[in-house]
Amino acid sequence: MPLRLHNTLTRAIEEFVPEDPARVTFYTCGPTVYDDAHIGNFRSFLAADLLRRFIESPLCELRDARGGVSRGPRRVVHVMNITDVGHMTDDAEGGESGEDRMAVAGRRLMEAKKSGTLPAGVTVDPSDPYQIARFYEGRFKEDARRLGLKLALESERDPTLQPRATDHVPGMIRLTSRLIEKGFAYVVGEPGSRVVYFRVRAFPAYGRLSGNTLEKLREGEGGRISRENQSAKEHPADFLLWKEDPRHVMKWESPWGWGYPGWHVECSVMSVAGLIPGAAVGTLTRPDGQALIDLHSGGEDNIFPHHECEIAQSCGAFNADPARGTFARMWFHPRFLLVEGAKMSKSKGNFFTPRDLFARGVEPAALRLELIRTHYRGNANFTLQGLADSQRMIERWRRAAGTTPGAPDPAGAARSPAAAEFLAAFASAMHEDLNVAAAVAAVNSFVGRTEPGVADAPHALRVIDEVLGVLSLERPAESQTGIAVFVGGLAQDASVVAKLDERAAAKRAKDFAKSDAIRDELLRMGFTIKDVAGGRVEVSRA
RNA sequence: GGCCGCGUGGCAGAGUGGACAAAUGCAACGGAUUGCAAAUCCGUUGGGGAAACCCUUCGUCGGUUCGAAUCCGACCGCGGCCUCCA
Repeated sequence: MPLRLHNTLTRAIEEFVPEDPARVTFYTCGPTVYDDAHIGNFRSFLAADLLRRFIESPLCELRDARGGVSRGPRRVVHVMNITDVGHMTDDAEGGESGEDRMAVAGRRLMEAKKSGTLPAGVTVDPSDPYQIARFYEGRFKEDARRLGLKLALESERDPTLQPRATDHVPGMIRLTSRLIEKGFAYVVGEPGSRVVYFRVRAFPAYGRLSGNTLEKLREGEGGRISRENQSAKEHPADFLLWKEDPRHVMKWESPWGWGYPGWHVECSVMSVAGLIPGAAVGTLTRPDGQALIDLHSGGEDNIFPHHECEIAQSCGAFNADPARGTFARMWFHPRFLLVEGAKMSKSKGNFFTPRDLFARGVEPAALRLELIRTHYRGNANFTLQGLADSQRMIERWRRAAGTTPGAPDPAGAARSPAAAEFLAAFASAMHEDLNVAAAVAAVNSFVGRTEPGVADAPHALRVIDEVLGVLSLERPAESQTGIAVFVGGLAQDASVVAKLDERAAAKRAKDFAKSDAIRDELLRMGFTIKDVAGGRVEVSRA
């Protein structure tokens, strides 16, 4: 049963057939870095991470191009860009309303600096967009590592896996030149205000991914098309590749003057640069009909226009089949995350970032499980109750897994019939369009009927955790005094310890009224306590 | 207005023609344990019946079928996109 996935391009669940099953190429549209990524962003990134981990797992079978089936483990080269150029004008260009996001970020940082809420040791000049971008990029990578995004862990050794748009501008210029040479793009305007547009009518498959057609796009019901910009274009759907604009904060020299690249160009360049060894953007050519990469993912909001435009650029420049509009063999788009049943927004007070939650004592493992355990192709509903459910599941899994999981040993993975059955159920669920909920159910059933620490349960759990990636994550430090064990990252508190000593004395004297009163008092102070082995007391947030 | 995804029990969320009153987890209830809690473990959890069994349920209303949560149509609701740097 080879892996099947929903392909946005065909709107069908189909077998995933990479060019080379031993080296699968995967590109994910990464974050913009003018603010901290929120849990909705991370849901999408974690869905990609889960897919990548499953493909790498010994449990995963893939159909190969000759019709056979190959079994893992295998290597996935996963690249995710950092968009540090896209939203950095110093004014509202094109008649758009609102304020530039990098300016907002700068002001926010300025205020944090003044009020002293910026973390210690951070030096960032809020007037420098590059420094702002680096600041948020660092925070993104930190969050990503804590959540077990494998790519973020790897990119510490190999930074090319997380390329920055600003480092690839020369490639974008070469790609734009190629598109002009091949008739897929044109320049309008006079020196000083030149603009390069992609010519959508030259690319018949434009609209294939999103289900749009050029006719419908012409109607432009979104209401965000600037009339001024439209007049210069051959077709309303033509999109920007380069804009000459000396006022732009971040700008580069190009054959079309000092300016900045279009938003979509970066991904066409960085996907090829990161995934096709030795390929040069200026010379790469693929025969008709051959896709460039195996997998491409991004949030559902990327389907149009971003990925539609990427397809047009990449196929146009590199000569992949323009009639079919391939570029990637499989398009993977996780849906949005709702919070407590509603769209997440700062004004509703239901807006969360991983670091907010970590600061409140949430374990990275619980957040990761909560964000991955629902099917990627439906809207997931994030709730604090769900987060608590995930936490409890993980604790049960940990008991069954024994102590700290080490490296898996796939060869000996299924010694007992129960473990073999469990691994098969897990794999079977994951092969069918990544049915994580069913896979998690298999884990729970297995854990439920397995004695803790017995047989090869720890072993089997290690194998599946290479995919789910929760048990191996860091846990909040415990901090112990003689009597108290502070968990969930809670700092030691002398007044709590004093109360606990008092309570222990009351209990020894069988004065239970007093010991219960102390427990209630601690609860009012915001602490839940629980008697554990050795006469100690575990203290957590209420 | 157009294109796309989704709508399941108190909650989250599987299930896409029969083995379904519907996986799994949580919550709730009963029991073991505990000085009492918490945690853990066992059991129950749509309604009726001791039971074979019967009745009502998978957004709503219709339809196809021997048979529908699952297929078709309409409607309602939720979510995303409809572009040029938001």
